[in-house]
Amino acid sequence: MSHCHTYLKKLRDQGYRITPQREMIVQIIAHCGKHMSAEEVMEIVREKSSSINIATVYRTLDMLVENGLASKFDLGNGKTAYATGKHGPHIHLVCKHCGSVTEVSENDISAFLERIEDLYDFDCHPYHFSIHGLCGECSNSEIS
Amino acid sequence: MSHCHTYLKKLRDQGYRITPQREMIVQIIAHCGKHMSAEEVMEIVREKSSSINIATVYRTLDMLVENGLASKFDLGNGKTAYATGKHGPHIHLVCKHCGSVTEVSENDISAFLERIEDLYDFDCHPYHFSIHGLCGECSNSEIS
DNA sequence: TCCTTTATTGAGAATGCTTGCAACAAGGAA
DNA sequence: TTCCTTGTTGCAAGCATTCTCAATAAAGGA
Ligand SMILES: [Mn+2]
Ligand SMILES: [Mn+2]
Ligand SMILES: [Zn+2]
Ligand SMILES: [Zn+2]
Repeated sequence: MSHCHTYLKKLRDQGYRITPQREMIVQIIAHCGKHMSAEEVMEIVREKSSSINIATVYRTLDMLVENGLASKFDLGNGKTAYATGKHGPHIHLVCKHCGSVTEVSENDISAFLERIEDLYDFDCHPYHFSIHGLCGECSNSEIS
Repeated sequence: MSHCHTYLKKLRDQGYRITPQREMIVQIIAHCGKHMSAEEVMEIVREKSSSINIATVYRTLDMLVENGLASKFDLGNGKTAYATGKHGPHIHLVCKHCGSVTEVSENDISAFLERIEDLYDFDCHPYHFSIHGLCGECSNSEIS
């Protein structure tokens, strides 16, 4: 069963209509622990021998984000990734040289975000964003 | 005069060729204190009665970013903005409801970034990134 | 000054994502 | 169960950005 039902119920309660397309997309990203691009969602849909238009995938994923059921973020590789709340709030450190992605845990950012919220009266919502820079390895090799 | 010369010299020293297109683009974003999109740079070029291909504008701006002479960031409105170093390192708080952009100053983030660099051995390069959320006003009006 | 090397450009195709709109169908009322 | 309202979908066009590749032109050497 998992949380799919909870997700769908929450949407229905918000007044959204539950279509087969939405059910399928919610099921896919709720069961997948990692990040997914819209295109990856599409591929899994195709494997299930049905088909959904890519625009619908984007619309559904963005709707989940707007309702706090998923987060959306840019991995710096030209593609946008989505993940359910299960994935947890954190920062991605994206190396602009080798493309590696390191995840910063919630603990390491919560104090900072609280400070921002206080100082700027801003509700940092999906705590899922990217900082671009150089990873340790690339940083060293660049000196040579 | 301004820092255009410094910028161009730095590029030449790196082995880049100085073309009229690059000179013009560097001059434009070096003199403009605020963020600019590639399209905005293009418009100014056109006003000067010359013409540069849009791909060249993107390539040049990205080259400046790679060499630390400019920073690049997503304002959450579907367009990417660029700015010279003069604009200074900071965070953008982008309200996903009204689209407002609040700037967080360097002071408020430096301690946090240092902590990240230590813990994760990651060189946070252009300290120019965005956090999406809700601004104070939109946060309040959403309760009703 | 002219030549050679090779980085850079412009043009256009391609990619990732969004939008407008007419056809369609979920969900509630009768 | 049938009908209506209106949210949702698919499709195609549009937009921002990137990529490929042949033609061009900086920069340095002769
Ligand atoms: Mn992540
Ligand atoms: Mn800024
Ligand atoms: Zn790296
Ligand atoms: Zn707002």
